[in-house]
Amino acid sequence: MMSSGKKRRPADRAHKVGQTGTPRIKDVAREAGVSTATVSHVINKTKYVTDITRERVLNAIEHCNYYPNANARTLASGRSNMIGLLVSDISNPFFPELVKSIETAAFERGYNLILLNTNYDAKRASDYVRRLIELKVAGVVLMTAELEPSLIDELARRRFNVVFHDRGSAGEHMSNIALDYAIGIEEAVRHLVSLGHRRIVHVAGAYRIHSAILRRDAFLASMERHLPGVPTAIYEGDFKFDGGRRAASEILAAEIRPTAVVFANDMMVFGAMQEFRAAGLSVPRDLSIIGFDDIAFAALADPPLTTICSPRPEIGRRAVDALMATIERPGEGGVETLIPTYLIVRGTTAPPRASDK
Amino acid sequence: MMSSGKKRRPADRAHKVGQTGTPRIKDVAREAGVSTATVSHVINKTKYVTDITRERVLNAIEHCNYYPNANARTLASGRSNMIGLLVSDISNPFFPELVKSIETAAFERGYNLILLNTNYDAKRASDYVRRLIELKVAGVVLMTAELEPSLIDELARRRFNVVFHDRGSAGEHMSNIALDYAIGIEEAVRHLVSLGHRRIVHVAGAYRIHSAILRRDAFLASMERHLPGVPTAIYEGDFKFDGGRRAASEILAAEIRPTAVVFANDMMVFGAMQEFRAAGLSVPRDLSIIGFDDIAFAALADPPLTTICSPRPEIGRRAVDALMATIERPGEGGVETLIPTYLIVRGTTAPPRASDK
DNA sequence: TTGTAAGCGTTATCAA
DNA sequence: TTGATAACGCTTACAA
Repeated sequence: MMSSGKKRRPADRAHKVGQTGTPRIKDVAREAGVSTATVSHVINKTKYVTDITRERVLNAIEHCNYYPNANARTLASGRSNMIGLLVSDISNPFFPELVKSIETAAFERGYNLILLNTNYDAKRASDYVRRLIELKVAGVVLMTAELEPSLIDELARRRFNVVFHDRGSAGEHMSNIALDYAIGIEEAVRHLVSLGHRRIVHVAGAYRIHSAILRRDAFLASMERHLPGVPTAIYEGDFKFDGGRRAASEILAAEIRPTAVVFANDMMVFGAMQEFRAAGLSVPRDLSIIGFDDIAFAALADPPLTTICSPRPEIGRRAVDALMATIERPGEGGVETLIPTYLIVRGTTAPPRASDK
Repeated sequence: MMSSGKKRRPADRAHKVGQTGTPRIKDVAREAGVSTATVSHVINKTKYVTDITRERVLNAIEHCNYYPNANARTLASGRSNMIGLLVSDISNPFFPELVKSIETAAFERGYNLILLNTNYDAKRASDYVRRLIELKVAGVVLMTAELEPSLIDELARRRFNVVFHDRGSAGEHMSNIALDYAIGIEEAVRHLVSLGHRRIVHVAGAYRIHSAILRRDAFLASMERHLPGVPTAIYEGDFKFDGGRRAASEILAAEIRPTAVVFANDMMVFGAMQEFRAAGLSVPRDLSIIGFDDIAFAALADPPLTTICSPRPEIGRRAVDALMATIERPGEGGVETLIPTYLIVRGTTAPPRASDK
């Protein structure tokens, strides 16, 4: 696949293609009757070359079927075109669309994506950071929570460009893409209140995830704004299907049942729906439900889920934008981006039953 | 982030760390009082080194905070530890778990994964193949259909190790991981027949995808085996949600309604369910349904979906195994792997209603 | 406008 | 058992 790295006498390679049959820039240069410098310059458009020689070089490249060696290029130039993307779990439905948009943005800018799935394992995450450093990647996108501060320090010390999601703030080479949870949650509460709901509760995510707390606090703030003094309740969930089920059964067992529930993510809604349905409740007739994230299945559920959208395509695009900014203009510092969330009204919200008002 | 590649006089670098502060093997060697060769050998365990010097080297590495440069290593050794993974659409629910298992298997073997999402675009796919060649990756996993034969030829000519999914057969550096669709489909038909069904139909996938045809033919063969002479029907779908809806409405409009439907994938089942439910049918009371793939939401649906599992964790593991085989033992030829599918009985199958028998 | 050659940070051959 | 050094394939400063 690659040349073997074994030592050969100069004579061996002077006038023929490498032993694996893979042509090098030297072969192209000879074929075109120019120097390797000129070939490099036409490939990289890094210096003016006359049309006639450029043409000759291009033909030689074509003729030799020459593909430049990216490793040699990175080594010599000090520029890499690889971006590392750390995620906790690609099979968590939040991630595929995010990964997709990051990959697309990277592709468009000529960068390749290294996907690193930590599987929520801090040790694995630290292993990955080491590999990224060794690879001298152009930038790192961190979409995971289980990264020790010391690793981030290591990246910072080596001046890697990094972009976080919902964590810390921008720094020298560090950018941050934050979601404005409050906007979407405010819309959700307003929507429910305008439908006539007053007994509204929240099922939160796992509190060790920072955004679970942001969402909960935003919910509480909106409730206080729209229904000051009206009691509410917070159920602690875990962002998972089963956590949704558990929260649902707690809600069903409560002395005073709510008429509407705002969940911290969609996955918990799917779990809760099974429980509610099993208890004979019909959504949205007996209970209004709002999810969070707008994962792909939210629109496909039956009824389709009213939910607050975390716009993953935009998160991905902005993350790559931020990386490019620090890569192309080092010294200007990182970027701080706030992306709004917004409510998507579908089929799981309706006015409360008259008897429930 | 990396050294700049600018030229410096030897004196500049003779006795200090590179200008970016990133230590090189030379710095470690000096610190340990040995040659770079020795440092390399202790890092790679490629030659015996006395315990005492190894200790010294290890300490120096620690002290310098030295991370080897992977690009230089790949260039010099001719060995890469990158694997390219081409998929059509990471947001298609079939893929995340597959990508996850491939990434995990690659990680365990010390390889990194480059994720390339073609988005069903042949031009983008060819661009990606070029990049993989330039990167001199150790291997390529092709989980996409839109790759022109000429690109595969290019990979073959350059002796890249490649593994396909459900396509072609093994060759010199080419392996193939195939799914045995017939097994699972046979189980499915047998299951339905044993429940008492006789009017069983199939909703196929898009025929341009090879596996759609394999699934359909396997269905037909099983029907002939279990219910010889009994009429059946094939509806052409597209593997997508909306295709499932369309097929469902065709089924509802048929003169003779089936009592059971075997779908070519789960996604179409979700579309069809909405249609069936809207028509007042209850699954599985009025109609039994079997899906295919066992995507994550199949188990979470209500009722949970009886489906035929395409074991993605195993596909991924075997794909990486195959790649490792051709990487580590070139000349032995590629691997041909056949992975069985199997039925998972959950909540969407039941005996037909008495009036339907 | 083009060419020469040093240098990128490793690995691996060969000699000591 | 260790060291000196060519080679990996490219970029780029500098000379021509």
